[in-house]
Amino acid sequence: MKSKSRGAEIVAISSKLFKQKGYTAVTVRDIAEAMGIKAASLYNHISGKQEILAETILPVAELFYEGILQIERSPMTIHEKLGEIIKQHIELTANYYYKMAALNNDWMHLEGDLEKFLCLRNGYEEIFRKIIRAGKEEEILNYQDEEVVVFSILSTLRNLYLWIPKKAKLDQERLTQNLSKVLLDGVF
Amino acid sequence: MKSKSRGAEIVAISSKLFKQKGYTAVTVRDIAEAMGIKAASLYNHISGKQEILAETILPVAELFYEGILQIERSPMTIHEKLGEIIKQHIELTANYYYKMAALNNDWMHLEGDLEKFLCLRNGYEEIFRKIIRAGKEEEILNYQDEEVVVFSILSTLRNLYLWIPKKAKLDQERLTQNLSKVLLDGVF
DNA sequence: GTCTATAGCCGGATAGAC
DNA sequence: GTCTATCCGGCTATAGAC
Repeated sequence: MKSKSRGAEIVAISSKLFKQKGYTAVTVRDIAEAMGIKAASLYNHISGKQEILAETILPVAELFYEGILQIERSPMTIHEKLGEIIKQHIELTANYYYKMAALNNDWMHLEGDLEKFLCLRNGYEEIFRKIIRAGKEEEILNYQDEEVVVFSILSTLRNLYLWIPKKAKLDQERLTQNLSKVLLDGVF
Repeated sequence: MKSKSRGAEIVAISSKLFKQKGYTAVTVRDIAEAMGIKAASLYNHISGKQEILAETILPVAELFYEGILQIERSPMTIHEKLGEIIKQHIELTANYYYKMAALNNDWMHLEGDLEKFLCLRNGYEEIFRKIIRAGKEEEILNYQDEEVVVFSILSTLRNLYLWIPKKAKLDQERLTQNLSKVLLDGVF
């Protein structure tokens, strides 16, 4: 990636296309057309299609990991930590809306950086699971099966990108409150 | 699709590959190799790659739709209906594990049958939403925002395919109970 | 920095022998 | 029903002019 701003523009436009069709189905010609230039011209700014994918996914994956690391290390209660995790998902999804699709669906097409991505993703899950487990040990959370809880909360949070744009009117703070209530307290 | 059983075998093997890499990244040569034959030989059984995708997705989408239709029309309570919906998701996901990936991630690559799929999917969501709404009107369910509830439960159920195989030991009945409790009653 | 032209490869699909 | 051989178009990426 030679120029910073031009590269970011390519990544931004590409991520929109990735969200619609997935990485493999998007061609460099599609990307070039959306930029208003020819495909060959893209190669003045990027080394190849792979680089676009890595630049789409990895920076956001790092933000998620660093965020949950800070939450884990903070002196918050379990309840507050879970609220902050939900809030972080909503904020990052709102800020990196298109990129979240590639992060969820196209990470397996990473070539050089696949291992790095998996470390970030697995690390995130480990920390989340640790917090859920601590909640049960401290008798703050009440559940039968740890996996079911981890899976159901993470599924919802990871799929926010499919749905957040429709809720633009509901502001982030209220969404955080409502989603926390539903995920943690249930509906009955 | 000429022969029934041979076609089903192609669809079964293809759906495994679709789960790993997505429809677009899987080539007909990949499918043929997994079948132990050459790519050209596939065309004695299928009309093209598109047909495999449609046969992977549509029959399962129809089962989901017909299932929720029956649940809606039955004389069950809201609580029982929601339990049955969760149970149906677990059962169909266990039975059509690989196909669920394409149903979730590759439906946008359907060509001739895209409209039909969208009808089934939207119809499913409408019925689910109707049940959630009825629960609030009858003062059985308690929530602030209908969209948040619909989204969070469906996100979890639609992502079961990412996770059910790991839980093979936990039998379906216990999983249904645990997941119902977490999704509907919460963890606090 | 963008273009035209094109290399080189791989994709889906077909023809026709066996 | 499977094979070999092949078509043809689209793909990523490069070369070199402007």
